[in-house]
Amino acid sequence: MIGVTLRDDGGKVVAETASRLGQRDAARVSETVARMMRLGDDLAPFYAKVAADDALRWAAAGAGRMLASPTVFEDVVKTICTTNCSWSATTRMTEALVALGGGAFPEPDVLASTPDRWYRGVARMGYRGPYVKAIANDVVSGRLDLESLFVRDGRSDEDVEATLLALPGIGPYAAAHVMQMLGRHRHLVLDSWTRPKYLRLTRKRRAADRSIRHAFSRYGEHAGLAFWLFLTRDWVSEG
DNA sequence: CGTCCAGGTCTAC
DNA sequence: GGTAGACCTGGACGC
Repeated sequence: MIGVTLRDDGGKVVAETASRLGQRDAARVSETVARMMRLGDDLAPFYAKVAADDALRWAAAGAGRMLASPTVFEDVVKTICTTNCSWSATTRMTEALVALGGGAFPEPDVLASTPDRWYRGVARMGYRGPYVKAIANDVVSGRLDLESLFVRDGRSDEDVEATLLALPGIGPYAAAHVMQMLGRHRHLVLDSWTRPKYLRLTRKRRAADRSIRHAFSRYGEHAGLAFWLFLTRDWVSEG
């Protein structure tokens, strides 16, 4: 495990470590940081789309690079830990996982060999424990290659979505969420946080998922990103 | 104390 | 294809 500190240097991301790294480790660190900050995504087409958009023009200043985990596996597991529970429960489960990993998120082989009683008794993950362990097992055995989902090798959104939906504990919400982390922004993340927030911002009394999707359909492959930025504009001071 | 629900999903109709 | 119930957990709330 390598401790890395990130800082902003006039618009550039600088990753620093306590001691000098070899070429191999240095390459791994920059590769990981690039994935976490989605530096490989070209958002210019999205920015061009919102240029004439009163609600989202602000985003063209450089918004929309949502922080991802170092691995797809980590994003999948963390996302399962957001389902059907409070945010405090999500952070508690995630903290337990990181403690298990000795300060870093545990590798699949660690999660695969961790006894069920740890999931239940220590992490308090409830029914999610078996889901996570099953996914870890499939990754370790090679039946499942989650990291390949990060590579934009011409694989369609539908294909990636189907792979994610096939995982235990991953439904429509979780698949859309992980896909955002993969730079696939077509699907809207619809859940018990985004739905009410949308109603509040639009001053609507109610809105079916179908009509929310329709409201953002004009953003095409960026509909999910547009939805998310619409909802989180108030997170950015210079809105 | 019981009930409800939180950044849902699964199974069985 | 759509819907009803069950599901770990724990915090909020009413009684």
